[in-house]
Amino acid sequence: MALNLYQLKAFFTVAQTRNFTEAAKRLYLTQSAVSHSVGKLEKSAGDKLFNKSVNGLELTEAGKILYKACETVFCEIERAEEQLAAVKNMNLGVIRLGATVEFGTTLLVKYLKGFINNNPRVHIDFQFRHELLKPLLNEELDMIIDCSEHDAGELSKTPLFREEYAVIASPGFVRKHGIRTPLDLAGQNVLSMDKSGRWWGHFLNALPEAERPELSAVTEMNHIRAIINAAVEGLGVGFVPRYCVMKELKGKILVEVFPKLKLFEGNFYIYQKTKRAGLKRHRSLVAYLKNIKSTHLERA
Amino acid sequence: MALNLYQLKAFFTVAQTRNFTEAAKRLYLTQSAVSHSVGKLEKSAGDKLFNKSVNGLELTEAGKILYKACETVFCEIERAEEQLAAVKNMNLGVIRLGATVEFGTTLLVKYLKGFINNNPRVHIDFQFRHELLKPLLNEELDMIIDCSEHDAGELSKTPLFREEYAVIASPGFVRKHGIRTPLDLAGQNVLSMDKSGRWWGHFLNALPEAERPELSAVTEMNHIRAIINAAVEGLGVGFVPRYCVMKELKGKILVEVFPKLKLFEGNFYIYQKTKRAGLKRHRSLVAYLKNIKSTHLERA
DNA sequence: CGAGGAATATTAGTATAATTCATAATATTC
DNA sequence: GAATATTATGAATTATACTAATATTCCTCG
Repeated sequence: MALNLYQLKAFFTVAQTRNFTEAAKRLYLTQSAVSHSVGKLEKSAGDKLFNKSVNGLELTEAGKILYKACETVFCEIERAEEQLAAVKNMNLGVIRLGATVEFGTTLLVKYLKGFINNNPRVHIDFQFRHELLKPLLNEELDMIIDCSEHDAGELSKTPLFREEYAVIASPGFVRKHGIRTPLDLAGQNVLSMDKSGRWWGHFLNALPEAERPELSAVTEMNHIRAIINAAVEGLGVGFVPRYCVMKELKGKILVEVFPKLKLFEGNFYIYQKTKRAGLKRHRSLVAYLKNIKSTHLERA
Repeated sequence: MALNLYQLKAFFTVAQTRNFTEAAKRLYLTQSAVSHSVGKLEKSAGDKLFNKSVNGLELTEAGKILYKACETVFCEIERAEEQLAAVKNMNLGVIRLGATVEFGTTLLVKYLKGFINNNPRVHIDFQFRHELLKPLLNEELDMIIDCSEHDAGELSKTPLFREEYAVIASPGFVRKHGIRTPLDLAGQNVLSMDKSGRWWGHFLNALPEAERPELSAVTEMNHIRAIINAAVEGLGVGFVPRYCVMKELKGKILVEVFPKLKLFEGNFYIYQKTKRAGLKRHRSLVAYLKNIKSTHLERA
């Protein structure tokens, strides 16, 4: 039989991308080369590896067996390369790190400065997107920081910190409308990511029933930055992750309307493919991120 | 960097054999090809992989890293091949089974008949030698059955059964010399693998001090079969593993001199490299052998 | 010390297999 | 059903793995 590594690599990439052309791009090869390689692999495996269905390529039974083998084989090779690099004081490789847009562009970049300075031989590439799970499973990303819950089968899940929300407005807005208690929000203009009420629902649920205001004037904005800037302009009251407005709160162009109210929501997690979580560079980045949690964020 | 499977295979085989020429033979290549491959691998790893010392080749630090990677990589590939073969109802591969000469040539072959008949798609090759550990670590053998204790670091060790010994002689010899108790052996001709007394020591130690005979006439024979045949010929009393003489005892050409004496010695174990113990064919053979233990041997 | 032997390295040529280019076949979309 | 995107195929090219012959190194032993 004698499986061949080039062919396995081509197959593995196709399996991840579900697309020969895309796989060829990732491998810096032509589509033809990838097709040939997979074809040869199928011949030596003695079985088709892909079925073409309406929703693209699917792995056959034999394909699934090979896919699993590829996962460990290529991960093991990468691990060896990393260790060799360590012995030779060379670059330890790349971590392609994904995060949500707001968190990534504001906090993450800032807090990772320390890691980047202390680990010059680990290179980090960033991808800030909303869809993070798929590229992680694709191995288009190595690690993602996400506040959604993903079912962790082949994924390793490391809790980072709880996401804290805050009700914010400009100081002028609060003064002008005399907002002191949640009930004072009734009738006030409220900035929300949705019209359905789900966005502010988390806030309302944190209150005893008697203190829940009737939110009647809702302005929809589909971007958190927009809500923050609108609040700064005194256009209304916003409900946003606290970390997004740290700077505005410090600069006093925004105030926390109910500073005593603790509004926690879902956790932030680090997700990685379990196999790849063993890489040294991955482990050290995770350790660093977990440390951040206690030193910086909870204090903030 | 981009490690290459052909090169890794060559390197791995050299590391196992500690010999380029021998590795080339195993791979059905020329020594030149192996040297080229290792050379290229060293170039792409950026480091020497072997040091030449007085006692042959030794792995460098980088070499050790790669060796470990190779162990998992090639085992994983073999595992995939086995699973693919299973899907396609093809041959599941080979188990190169090692065992001690006496045990292998007599009992093992006989008891494995059932496995071989029931598993026609698993091919077993046999190697009956005295030195078993080294070829196992070499991966010249996949599995060995041995009654020595080996330190099980990277080895998986499965206890099989206890080795029982017996004092045997021809019926005529026992009658002629009137041997009833161990003390009656004093002065009788005793057949032994050694002259030093270690061989019969196990027997003597099983007796209370007062009943230990003085063995004065020792005939040395360096082969168990020889001892057995000599005993059959009435040349003396032998001390041999019980399984070796089952047939002779049944055919009454030999008798157990002290049938009530239970003479146990070391255990028989199955040893495998831990990683390779995961292969399906290995697991099923081990399961079969363990079953043999309870059904056949303990009854015997 | 130096010849003989055993093991590994090197060089150059050949054979093999991987990749591309061009294009055909196939499936998808509107 | 034409237009588009995707995969498969065949021939030519390129890269590289392999061999044969030979050089080098290292060890052994008279």
